[in-house]
Amino acid sequence: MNSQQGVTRNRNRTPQKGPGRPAAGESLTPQEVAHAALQLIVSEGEGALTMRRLGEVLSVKAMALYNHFPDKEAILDAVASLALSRLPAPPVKGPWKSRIKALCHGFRSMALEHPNLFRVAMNRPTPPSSALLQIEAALSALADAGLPPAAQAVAYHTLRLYVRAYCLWEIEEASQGGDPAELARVAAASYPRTAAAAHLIFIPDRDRQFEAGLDLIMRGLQTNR
Amino acid sequence: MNSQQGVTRNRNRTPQKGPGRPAAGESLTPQEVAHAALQLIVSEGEGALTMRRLGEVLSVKAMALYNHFPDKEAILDAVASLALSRLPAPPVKGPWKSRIKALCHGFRSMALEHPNLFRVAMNRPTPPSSALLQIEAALSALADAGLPPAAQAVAYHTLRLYVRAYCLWEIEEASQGGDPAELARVAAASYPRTAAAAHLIFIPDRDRQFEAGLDLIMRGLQTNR
DNA sequence: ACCTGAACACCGTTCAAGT
DNA sequence: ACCTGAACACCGTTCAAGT
Repeated sequence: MNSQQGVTRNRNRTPQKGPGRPAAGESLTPQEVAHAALQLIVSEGEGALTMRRLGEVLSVKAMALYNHFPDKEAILDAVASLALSRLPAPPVKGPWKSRIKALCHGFRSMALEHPNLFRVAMNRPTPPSSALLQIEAALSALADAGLPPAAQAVAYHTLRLYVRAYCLWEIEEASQGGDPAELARVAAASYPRTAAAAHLIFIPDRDRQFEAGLDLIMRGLQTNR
Repeated sequence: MNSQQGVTRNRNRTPQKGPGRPAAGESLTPQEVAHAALQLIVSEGEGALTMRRLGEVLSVKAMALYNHFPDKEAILDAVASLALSRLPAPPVKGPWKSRIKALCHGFRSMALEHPNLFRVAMNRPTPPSSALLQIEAALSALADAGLPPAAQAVAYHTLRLYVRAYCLWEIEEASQGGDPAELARVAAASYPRTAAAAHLIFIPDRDRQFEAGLDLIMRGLQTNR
């Protein structure tokens, strides 16, 4: 219903002719398409990204999009790449531990700020080259930790999987609504044998939960010989 | 095209009248619907699970399914619950470390055996009660490790996220095809600064990769005080 | 080169109608 | 109580046609 306004992107400087209407001789670019798709996902979620709807936002019919991308999948790839390029620049100074933590927190910030976008970006199969800076930074921090190459690889992979999975879980949990403390009560009731621990599975403080998992993994790194 | 055969489930013992045709007085049950949906997902993936297609498999029109489930989402919930109830029984004897490992390997076995089903089961928001046995077993093993309740909760959550994320990653990687060693070569070329480690991110031996991440996390557990 | 209209082969779901 | 036919409001994508 409220499809048109708010997300419409004026892609040239022609004054009027209706909102977001293209000028006579101007034509769409892939960048504009990707950006509009990103905006749509950010504000309304992946479900709202429809070829027809995206065309509408760009004041164009859906079929025009196929002049710039082979299919919808390619648009999603472009969005994911754009999203990852928005991650904060990786730190280059400081002790390796704090650099690793900064990288992880960068991911989580994005997840919390734009959950819909994060979901899309993380569900792409392989990380695009826009994540290269982060990967390099993580590996060099792990090298500075004194880990041999094989251990660097294991640590990188484990941390990456944890951060991604944690953030996706946190997003999901948050979007379902419901008070975390209330969920904890209900859950604890179903785990008779170890009720005390079960109660804490649903820790209300997400920040501390994230941090604790990170610390657990990094503790394993230090005792590595 | 080859939709009908192979997945068709005869839900009663009437001899003929076409393959899988229901008898006169017999009617569908939710269990039959869930089971047929599971079969369809196992053999052809979530994309093949369509109300029309599922009806076809059960020799019924798509709309009949709404007599047994409110919507498609509910069918997927039932499938996920069924899937998790197929996990191997959690071990009750032995040192806590081997019990934790057995639980994790149980998940991975299912992932490798039925990747399509695993994907569906893991993408459901909250674990159904059919996972209760596994959760209890994990918590009690962590208790036996001497962890205080708060640390049990953190460890459980971290291990769970790791196992899930690793298996989903492995499945995805495998379904994309391509030789892991070849992927490693290509990847290494894009990571100039830490080429040695980067080469190892794409470890060809998935078993060892999984194990190494698990060991890393469990190492963190032991140094916990 | 880029955009459009119309169409194709699908979806999940609703609803009145049958038995 | 359970199943069906027809329809609704959508999808992604193809293709011939316009400029």
